[in-house]
Amino acid sequence: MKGEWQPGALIPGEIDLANEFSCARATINRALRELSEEGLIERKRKAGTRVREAPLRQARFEIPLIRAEIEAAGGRYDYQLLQRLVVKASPWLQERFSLTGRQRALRLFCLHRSDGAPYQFEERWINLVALPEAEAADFLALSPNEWLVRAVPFSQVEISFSAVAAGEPAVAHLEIEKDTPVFLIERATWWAGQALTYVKLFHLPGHRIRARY
Amino acid sequence: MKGEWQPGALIPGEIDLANEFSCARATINRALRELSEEGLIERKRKAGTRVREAPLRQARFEIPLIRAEIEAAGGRYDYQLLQRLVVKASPWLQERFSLTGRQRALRLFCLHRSDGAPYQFEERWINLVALPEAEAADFLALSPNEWLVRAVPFSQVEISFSAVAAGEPAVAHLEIEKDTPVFLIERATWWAGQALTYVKLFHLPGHRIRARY
DNA sequence: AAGTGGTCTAGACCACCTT
DNA sequence: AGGTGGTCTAGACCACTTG
Repeated sequence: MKGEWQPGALIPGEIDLANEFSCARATINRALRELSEEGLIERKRKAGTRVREAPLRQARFEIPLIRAEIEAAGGRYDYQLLQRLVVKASPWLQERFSLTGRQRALRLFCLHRSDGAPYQFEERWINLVALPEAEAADFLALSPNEWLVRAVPFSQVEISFSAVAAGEPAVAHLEIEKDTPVFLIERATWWAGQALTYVKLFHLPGHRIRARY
Repeated sequence: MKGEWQPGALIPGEIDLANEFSCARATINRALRELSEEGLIERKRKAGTRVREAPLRQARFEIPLIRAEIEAAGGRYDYQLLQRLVVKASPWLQERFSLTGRQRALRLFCLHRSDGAPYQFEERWINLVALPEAEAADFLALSPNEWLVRAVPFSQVEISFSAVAAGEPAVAHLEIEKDTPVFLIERATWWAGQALTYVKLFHLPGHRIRARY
């Protein structure tokens, strides 16, 4: 941090540092491992430890449950199921969920409100081949997200952020005009190699996602 | 992962696990510490280790230099300085940079291209009180971002993502229509408690930021 | 071939927090 | 008050990678 070692410079080995600071090598190792995870240094066996040329910048975003997000901001959370359909997999969904045209998926439209005002519009597909028990859930009181967290607590997730022009049916439920820029979060969830769910979360204009690093 | 312990369940202590797996307590400790950093378990002295009720979901996004981002996608990177102004701090900038109305900032407009096509429009302010050496830089060949990484390799960063309607001057340089939804990254950088720079990065419609967790 | 980091062991002391 | 995780030590072996 002081700039004592230039970017790219080789810093002393673990044994040297342990002597310098009069501590065990394991202690130095842990410190350097943590700096390496933060992206400040680069370590290679035999080659030694170097200050990164361009510090590897990485930001951690917390992905809260929508309920927690609204309540943390001091709002009263309110969930409403708008529509619930069992559909045959359309071509793009067949590809995404690895299904055939005869297999089925659950399609859900939901609205999340903060203090009664629309906050997030959700359009979700659930793979009924991978999660047949979803067909028995009515999603009236429990939102799909909260249901899924209970049903499949650990899963692989791919998330993406983008900006899109609001279209039907999001405009109607978010009470905004057509083609307003909305912040879109897409999330695909997997478990044991099977696609479980895919969701589009539309946020009101002005919504931000923040992080520090 | 197997669901052997329910969310919220207390798992065995470090000594018990060390016996169960015939290894040292330090080894168990490291494994549990890593699971805790991943957000899967929660640890408290005396209280023990529990499976998290709702797994703390956090995504790590890499924040590459724009040059690296374009080149990684196979594009030819091209940078152009559009405008460079020394300005007196406007009220909102005074607040952001902790300046008085007499103090100055550098205002820069830049365009980043991939294979000759506009990719990102950049509007940046640099605090000339905190970084007086920036006044001598011309930013013709070296982009402000790359200059700053060299000048201040380690700094605190606050980043935010949102969706906005494209306005002047971004529309002209990105060659898009007014009010097109654009993906906006805002980044504020600090060092030793001083605000160094604030930048707005406008991306073309369709731009996505992805992460897995 | 040799030096570096990666990992593990066995033991120890301590701070914190719950009971 | 006591049990838990947090951290450190000293020593050891090994895998990787580069000179």
